[in-house]
Amino acid sequence: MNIAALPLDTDLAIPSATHQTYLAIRELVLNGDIRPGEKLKIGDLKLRLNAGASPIREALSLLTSDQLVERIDQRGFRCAPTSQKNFDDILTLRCALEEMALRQSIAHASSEWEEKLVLIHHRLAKARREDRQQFEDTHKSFHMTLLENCQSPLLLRYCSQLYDLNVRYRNLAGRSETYGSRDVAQEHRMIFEAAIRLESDKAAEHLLSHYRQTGDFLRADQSA
Amino acid sequence: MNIAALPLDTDLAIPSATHQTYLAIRELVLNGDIRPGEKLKIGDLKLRLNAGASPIREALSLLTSDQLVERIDQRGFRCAPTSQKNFDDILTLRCALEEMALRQSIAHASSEWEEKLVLIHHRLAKARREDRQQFEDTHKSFHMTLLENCQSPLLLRYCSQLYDLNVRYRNLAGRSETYGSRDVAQEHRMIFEAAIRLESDKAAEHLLSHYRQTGDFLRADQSA
DNA sequence: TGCGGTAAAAATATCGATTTTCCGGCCGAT
DNA sequence: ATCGGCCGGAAAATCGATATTTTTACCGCA
Repeated sequence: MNIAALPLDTDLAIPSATHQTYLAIRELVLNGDIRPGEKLKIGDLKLRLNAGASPIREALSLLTSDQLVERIDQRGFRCAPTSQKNFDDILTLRCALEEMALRQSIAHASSEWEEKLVLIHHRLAKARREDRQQFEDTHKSFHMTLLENCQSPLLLRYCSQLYDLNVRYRNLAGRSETYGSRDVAQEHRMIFEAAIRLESDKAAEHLLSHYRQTGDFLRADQSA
Repeated sequence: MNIAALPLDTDLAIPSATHQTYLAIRELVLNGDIRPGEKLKIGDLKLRLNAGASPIREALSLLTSDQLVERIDQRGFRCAPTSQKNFDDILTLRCALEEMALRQSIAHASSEWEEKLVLIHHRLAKARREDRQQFEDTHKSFHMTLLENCQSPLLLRYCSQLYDLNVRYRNLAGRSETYGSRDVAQEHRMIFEAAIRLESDKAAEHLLSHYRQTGDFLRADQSA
């Protein structure tokens, strides 16, 4: 029925309605288009995303894994609330886990990993901030690649989760371009170069400082 | 319709079908009644748990959060597979996170926490191994209480998840009672006492040794 | 003998309708 | 005025049926 869903010639299979819905809602939450704590009414979402109730319900259940949505038995779903405490919790744990992952990643360094890192860093350096989604994807990709070699899928998964949780806060804070006053690209380069040189301590130091600075910005912004 | 679902006089609200199903399947997976990698057919589960398809589907989606079930778009769900690597991953990360949590917990010690700990440890010491479910619950409760005071909900959640993942491996390994040859109660007491005395280093040491020993047992058992 | 293709069967994904539960407002009694 | 109990409408949960997709089993042909 749905013409747009026809296979066409791409080898990418048509994603299920559930999956599409999952991505759509996820995006809404991460971008802050759905506010923290907001109730997520199935009926509303049905209209908004014009999808059936079942896929939505399932997508929301899935989003629960990511801690982006909360499920309250018998009374639906709501967007995960935010708080200073929660933000600090995310930041702290993130620093701890990413440091761990980064060190392991470096410890297991291989030339494939290094090359991948070079590539991604290049893309990041080149990426224009204008294209939001594009930039965000590359940025996450860079950070995850740094950790990717840690040999622990579980740790990686947690890091990825925390990354996303953090991104939401970043997006919720006004798109304040005080952020721009920092030389973020430079920060990335420092991390990158230390990692390539396999200097764990340096790399970890730069990485954490990168996160903490971002943290400070958000905190400042939030009170505004 | 369903007589069994009537409120009765308990103040515990009747849980939704989804929630019941969630708990039921979770139990099946944790106990190893559903084997790792096994396909989870909605139709089968419908009969087995006599529930509708929707609750089951949703329960499975929820179980995905716990990493006990995997969802493959367009071709249903399957029980999360197991492997030596995965087991090691769980154990290692668990040690790291729990140590972190335990230290923080102790650092924030309060008399309420200490009292709660005393209580739970008493229950654990007294718990008979015969009553499986009862013992397991108390055991988890003890371990989580140790960490509970760490002031980081996220960290706590991850620890809880890893605990469960580990329990599955424990249950999958034959209910080998070589396990009994260890004085587990003694191990618990060591951890407990160090924690109460706020000796982080000692407590952490005992905790990790407790886990690692369990790990060794499982590894040994697994090859059998 | 094995291979590619295909039709039937099985299972998943999704929709639409129904049932249940929750929530807010209203009313009368203390 | 405040508390509890009782509607009525809204929303969530669930069921049953249908549409889609994946698997399986089979067949004829090189």
